[in-house]
Amino acid sequence: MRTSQYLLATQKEVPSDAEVISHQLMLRAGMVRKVAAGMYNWLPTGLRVLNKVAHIVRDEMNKAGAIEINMPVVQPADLWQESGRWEEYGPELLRIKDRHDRDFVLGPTHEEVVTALVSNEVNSYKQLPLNLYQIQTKFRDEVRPRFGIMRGREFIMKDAYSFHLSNECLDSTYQLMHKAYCNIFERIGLEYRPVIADSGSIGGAVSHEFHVLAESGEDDIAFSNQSDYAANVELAEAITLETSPEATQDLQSVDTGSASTIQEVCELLSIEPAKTVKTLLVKASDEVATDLVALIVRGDHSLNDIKASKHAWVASPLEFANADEVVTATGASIGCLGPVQARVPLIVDASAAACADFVCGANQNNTHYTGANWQRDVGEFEIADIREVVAGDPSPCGKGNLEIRKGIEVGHIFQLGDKYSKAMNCGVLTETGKHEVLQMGCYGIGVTRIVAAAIEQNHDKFGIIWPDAIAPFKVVIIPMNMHKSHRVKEVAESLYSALSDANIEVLFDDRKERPGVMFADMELIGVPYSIVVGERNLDNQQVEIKNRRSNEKTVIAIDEVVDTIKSY
RNA sequence: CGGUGAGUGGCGCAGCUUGGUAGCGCACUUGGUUUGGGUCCAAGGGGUCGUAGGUUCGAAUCCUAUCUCACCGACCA
Repeated sequence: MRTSQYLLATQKEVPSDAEVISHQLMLRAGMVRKVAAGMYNWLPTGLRVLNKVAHIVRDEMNKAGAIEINMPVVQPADLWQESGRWEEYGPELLRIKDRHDRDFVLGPTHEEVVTALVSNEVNSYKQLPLNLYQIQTKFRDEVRPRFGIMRGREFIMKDAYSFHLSNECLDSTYQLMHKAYCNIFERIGLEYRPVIADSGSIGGAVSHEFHVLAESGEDDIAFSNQSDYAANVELAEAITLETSPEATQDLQSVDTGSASTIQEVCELLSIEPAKTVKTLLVKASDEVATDLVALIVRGDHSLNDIKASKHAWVASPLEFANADEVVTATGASIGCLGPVQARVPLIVDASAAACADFVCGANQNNTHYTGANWQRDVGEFEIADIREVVAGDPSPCGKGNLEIRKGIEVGHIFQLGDKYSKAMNCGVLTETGKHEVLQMGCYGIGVTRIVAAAIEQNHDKFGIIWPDAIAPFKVVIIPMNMHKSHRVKEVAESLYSALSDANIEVLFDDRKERPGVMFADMELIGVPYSIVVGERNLDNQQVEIKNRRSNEKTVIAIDEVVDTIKSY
C-alpha cells in the first residue's frame, strides 16, 4: 500500500473528549472516527487491525472444533419473550418496530436465536455436541458509553454457543474453549489472565472472564502471587484466618455527637478503622420476617454487593434501605447503627466476626459503643463472606497472598446449563428415544475491545506499538527526500515490489513529506518495523531498519531486506 | 437516572460579562523556500456561531425551550 493512495488520516491534535489513551491514539492514528455516542466508523488502518484480530479468533475457534455461522442483528421480539429476557433485560436492549408495528430488538447477544435454530435443526443425540459461532455486530444501549471503542454501544463480538446432552460433555467443550481463548490472547501477544467470574445476567453456574491487564481497566482482579488463582474481586473469596480473641473491655456507650462516618468516629476516638464495624441496612428477601437485614463488615473493609445479594436473607438485586426506613427499623439514623440489641437479623462478615473490643453504633443517635464483643454483647447472628477482598489477603487457593490489579474484560465464557434450552424447549431424542433438553455453554470475545485493550497495553509517548500479530502493516518504507534523489526513489520502489511480492504487508510512504513528518506518522500508527532509505547509506548499498518497540536501528544490505523482514 | 460542563469552518480553541452580521492555531489549496525528526514565507478556499422561538433598529453575545455531546456519580452509614 502506498500512503499516497491510502486514507492515512493521522492528526496532531486530539478531540477534547477523548480521555483514555487508546481512544486518543485511535483517533490520532486515523483508526476510527465517532459517528454518535458509542458508535464509530472504522477507517482503513483500524479495520486492518480489527480484521487481524478477527482472523486469529476465527482460526483458533475453527481449530477448537467450532463451526462458523451468521445470525441477524435484528431479532424478532417473540424469541426474547419466549426466553423471558424481553422483560428481564432492561433498557440496554434496544427495541424497535417494523412498518407493521411488530416488535424487534437489536441483538445484544444471540442465545435466543441460536437456541431456536438448534432446536429446529438438531433432533438427534448423534448430532451432538455442537459448537456454533459467529463474528458479528452487537448493539447494547449502554447507560453511558465511554472510553471510546472500549465501551461502545455498537461493537463486534465473537460469540459461540455449544450444545450438549450431559454436563460432562459441556464441561469438556468448556475446557476446550478455555484453552482456545488462552491461545488467542497468546497469539495476539497480550498480557492477560483468565479469572473466575460472576455469570451475571446471562445466567449459569461456571464462568471465567479473560482480562487484559492494564491500568485503565474497569475491573479489579485479585490474583495469588504464588499460584494461578485469579478471580474478579466481585467473586474472590475472602479468607479470614484470625479468630476472635477474648473480650478485655467492658461495653461502654460514648457520645459521639455528629460523627457518623467511620472516619469521623475513628478520629474522634483515636482508633483504627479496623477496630470498628459498620452496619449497613438493606432490603430483606422473603426468607426473613423483617423488611430489612443488617450487613456488618469491618470498618476498613468494603461490602461486596454481589456476594451480599447472593445471601438467602438479602433481596436480590441488593437495595439499600433509605434514611426513613432505617429510622423506622432501628430507632436510630444512619451513622449510629450497630449489632448490639439490633432489631433486624444480622449477617456478619467473617473478619468482622473475628473482632474483639470493637467500636460500633449504639442504635441511638449520636451514640456509639466501645469495647463491644460478639459473644457477650450481641444476640444471634449469621457469619458469611460478604466483603470485598483487599490486597494482602490470603489467597483462597491456599497458596500465597492476593494482589489486585486492573483488567479490561475481553472475553467471557459460561456454562449456561439449561436456562435457554429449557425456556425454549430445545432438545433431542436420546439413544433410548426419550426427548431430553440440552445443556448449553456460551463463549464471547470482544473483538473491537481487544483492539483498544492492545493499545492500552502497548504504547509510548509517540504512539501505538502494535504486537506484530495484529499490526496494520508489518513494515513501512520511509524514503528520505525521494523527490530529490533518483537513487532513493529507485531503491524504495524496488524494495516495495520485492516486499509485496514476498507477501509481506508493506506500507510505502511515498508522500512528498519531510522525514520528520513521516517518522512521526509511522510511529503514531505503530508499524513494527521501518526501513529508512536515504542517501546516507546508499553508497554502501545499505538501508536502515528500525524496530518500533526497542527503537533499535540496524544498517543492512539492500538485498538482505526481504529475508530479514521475513525472519521477524 | 442524578450532578457538572460544553456545543462557533475537518480538528483544537478565542469572542459572549460591557449586543453592532466572526477570529486564531492545526489541517487543506497555490507559489516559493527548506530537507535524516512534525521547516519557513506569502497568497488563498472554507463557518452565520447545535436547533426553535423571544427581546431589540440590530443577537454568536441577552431570555426561554429543546436537542446533542462529554466527564463524574448512581454503594459504605
